[in-house]
Amino acid sequence: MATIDTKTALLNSAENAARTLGFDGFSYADLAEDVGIRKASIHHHFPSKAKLSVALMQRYHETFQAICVQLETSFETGGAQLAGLINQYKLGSDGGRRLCLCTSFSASRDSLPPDVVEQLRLFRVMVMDWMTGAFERGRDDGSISGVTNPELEAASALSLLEGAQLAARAEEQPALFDNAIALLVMRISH
Amino acid sequence: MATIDTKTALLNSAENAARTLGFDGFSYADLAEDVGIRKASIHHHFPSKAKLSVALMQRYHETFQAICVQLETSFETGGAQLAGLINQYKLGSDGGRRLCLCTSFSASRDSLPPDVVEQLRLFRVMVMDWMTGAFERGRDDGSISGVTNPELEAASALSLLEGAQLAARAEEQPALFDNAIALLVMRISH
DNA sequence: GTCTATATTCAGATAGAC
DNA sequence: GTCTATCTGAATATAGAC
Repeated sequence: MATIDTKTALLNSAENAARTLGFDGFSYADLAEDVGIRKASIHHHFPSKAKLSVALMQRYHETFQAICVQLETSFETGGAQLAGLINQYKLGSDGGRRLCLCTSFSASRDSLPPDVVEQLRLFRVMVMDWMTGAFERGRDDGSISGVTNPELEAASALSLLEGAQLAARAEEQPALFDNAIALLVMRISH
Repeated sequence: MATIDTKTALLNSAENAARTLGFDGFSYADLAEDVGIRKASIHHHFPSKAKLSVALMQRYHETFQAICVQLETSFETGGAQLAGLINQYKLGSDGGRRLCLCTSFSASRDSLPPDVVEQLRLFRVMVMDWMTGAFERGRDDGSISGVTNPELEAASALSLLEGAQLAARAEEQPALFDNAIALLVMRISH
């Protein structure tokens, strides 16, 4: 019940802004109004937009990785684990209003601080590895049909999920996310 | 051999900038330096960035649609037609340096003029319809394996292609595009 | 059709009082 | 830790000379 500290409130606001407006689209003025302090005060917590972005990606990576670990312990089959991850991307899409931070930052790549570009790479490697594992387990336990190459499945599924968020966003129509992933979801046994 | 007119040069430059830097990432200053005229002179051709964006999307739509029509006449089977479209996205990815304009604009959706948002929708409908047709033909002529629902195939493939461009862009690594689409490509008979 | 000059607004950032 | 005040640069855009 404790009120969240300003630094966390700023990160929350920045993550929302970055996933809605993109890296070039959000400003300290947006965060200031959102959190209820002045622009200049933000610099006390994050001296530059570059440092703020690094902190943002770091927290995002940790949070997302924790979710992946959680999915592995919560669900037994590879298929159920993959379905859990797909659901995370669906939640992240928020009915077409947002993108995952990785997708949003990938699009604005050329404006990012070099540190963040490297973080982006590491984030994708982490998700790819996890998904490859999920497809391997799904192949072995029979919960995902038609798996011959788990690595290519992971590469394909990650692009599909990010693309599905973009599709829903382009028209702000949640159904487009579901349409895009429908064929993948059908391969998961229930 | 005629030198291209300034208006076309500006559109070329703007398309390149938009697909590299995003809608919020490019400015009249970029175009001015690129084309070799002053910032203020651009306003003679495109009075506002909004109008420039509309002209950009309109040209993009027409060009892309013409390519789709061309693919239908150049190739006999649905599979070959689909492979041709996939190749267009691969060329558009440019080794991870660019996105298709539709993908780039989708990411910056909230900054776009309302007209462009509607153009974006129409563009996606056009591509989706074409791809649905290609999957239908591929199903009927046996050149694409495992097609049961052409519409869902199209929704999936479009998201996959856009996501694959994002993947290659995130790490500026062309192979990531190929990895992402590999399983789809394998379904096309050759 | 392009230029110089300028207006306006907003961006990220800093200094220093409280 | 937050504030006011300010700086600097860049954005879109306009006016008017050439």
